[in-house]
Amino acid sequence: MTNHRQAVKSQSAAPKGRSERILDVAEQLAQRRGFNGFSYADIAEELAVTKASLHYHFPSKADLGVRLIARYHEAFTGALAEIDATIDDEAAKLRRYVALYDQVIAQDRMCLCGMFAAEYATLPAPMQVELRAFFDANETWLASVLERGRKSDRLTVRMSPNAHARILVQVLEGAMLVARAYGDLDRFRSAADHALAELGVGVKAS
Amino acid sequence: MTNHRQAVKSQSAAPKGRSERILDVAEQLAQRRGFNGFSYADIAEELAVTKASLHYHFPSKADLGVRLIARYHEAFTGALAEIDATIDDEAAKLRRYVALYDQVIAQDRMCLCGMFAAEYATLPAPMQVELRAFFDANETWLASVLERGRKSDRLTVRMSPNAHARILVQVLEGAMLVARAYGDLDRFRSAADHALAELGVGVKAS
DNA sequence: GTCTATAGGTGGATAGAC
DNA sequence: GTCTATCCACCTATAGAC
Repeated sequence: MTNHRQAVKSQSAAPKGRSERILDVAEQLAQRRGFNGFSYADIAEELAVTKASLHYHFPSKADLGVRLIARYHEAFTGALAEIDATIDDEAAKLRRYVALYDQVIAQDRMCLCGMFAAEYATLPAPMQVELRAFFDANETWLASVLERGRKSDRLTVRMSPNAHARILVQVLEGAMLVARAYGDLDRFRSAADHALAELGVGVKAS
Repeated sequence: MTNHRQAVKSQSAAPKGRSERILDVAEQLAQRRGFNGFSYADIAEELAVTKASLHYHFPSKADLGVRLIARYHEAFTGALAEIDATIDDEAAKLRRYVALYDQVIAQDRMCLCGMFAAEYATLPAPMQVELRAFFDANETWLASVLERGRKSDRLTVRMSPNAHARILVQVLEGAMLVARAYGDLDRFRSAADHALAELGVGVKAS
C-alpha cells in the first residue's frame, strides 16, 4: 500500500520524474531520426530547459542511449509478460506481439532498436551490448511461443522455433523500415499478416 | 568500338573519374555508418585530398547523397538486366537477386537504401524521392519475375505478385539490418533461404 | 581541380553561480 | 536541479590563390 517511490511533495499518481520525461522526448526523437539524428539541443528545446540540465541527468549521450535501450527493453518485457498473463493461445499471443510493432509505426516511429541496428557501427560499445540483449530477449520469447504452439498443434512451425523466431524479428523490423519510407502503415501490416499466416495464424480468430 | 568517354590522356581501360572515386568512398561509409554518420572529412582523409576539393565535385552533401542513391540504383538496374539477359528460370533469377544482397552484407555493409530508409525523416527531400524510386524499381522487377514464375508454374506465388514483391524487399532489408548487428551473415542467409523456400525456390537446383 | 584559409554554425560536454 | 557562460571539436560550405 505504502508508496514512497521518491517524492513526498507530489500528490498526483505516478508523476514522472525528470529523467523519465527526458527519456520520453529522446525516445521519440531517436525512433524518428536515429541516434545520430538528434541532439541534446533538440531535447532541451522540447522540454524548455537548457542542455546543461540534461547533462546533469545523463552526463554523456552514451549514457542516455544506454538508458534509452534499457527502458525500451523493460517496457517490451513488461508487455510480453502481460501477454503471457492474459493469453493462452499461441496464435493470439503472436497477434498481440505484432500489435506491439503496429502501435509503434502507427505513431510514425521506427522500432527503437531497429533504428539503432542501422546505426550499429557508430554506437558506443555499451549501447551495442544493450541492443543485442533486446533482440535476444525477443527471439527467446518468440521461440518459446513457437515451440509451445507447435506442441499444441495450434501453430504450423516448419523449422526450428529458434530459427523461425529470428526470422520473425527480421521480417517485422524490415517491414517497419521500408513502410516508414512510404509513410504507409499497410505495407507493414501486409508483411506482418503474411508472416503470421505462414504460421497458421489468421488475421482475426484464433 | 570508339570509346572516348571523357579523357584522351588516360590510356588504361576505364580509369574511374575523380567523382566516381569520391562516390566509392562515400558509398562505403554511408552503407556502414549511415548518411548522418560520415562527413566530408572522412572522405577527404581516405582519398588524401581536402574537403574543399570534394565540394568542387559535390557542392552540398545533399548533392552527394542524391548521386549516391542514383548510382546505386543504376548499378542495381544493371545487375537486374544482367540477370534477365542470362537466366530464364524464375527461381534461378530470385536466387541471383538474393545473391546481390548477400554480396553487400558479406562486405559488412548494409544496403545503401535500407540504411537511408532508417534515416528517412532526416534526409533532404531530393534524397527521399530517389530512395523511393529505388524501392519501386526493385518491387517492379520482382513482381514481374513472380508473375512469370507463377504462369510458368516454376514458382509458388500465393498472393498477388506485387504484394509478395514488397514483402520480399522488406524481408531482405530486415534480415540485413538485424544480421549486421550480430555480424552474422548466416542470420541473413537463413532468412533469405526461408523467403525463397516459401516460393518453391530451393537452395541449390532450379 | 586542388589547395589554404576561414566563415558560421552546431555538436557534446564542463565549471561554477544560484 | 537548473541556470549562464564557455570550451573545443567538428560540421557543411565558401572565397580566392595556384
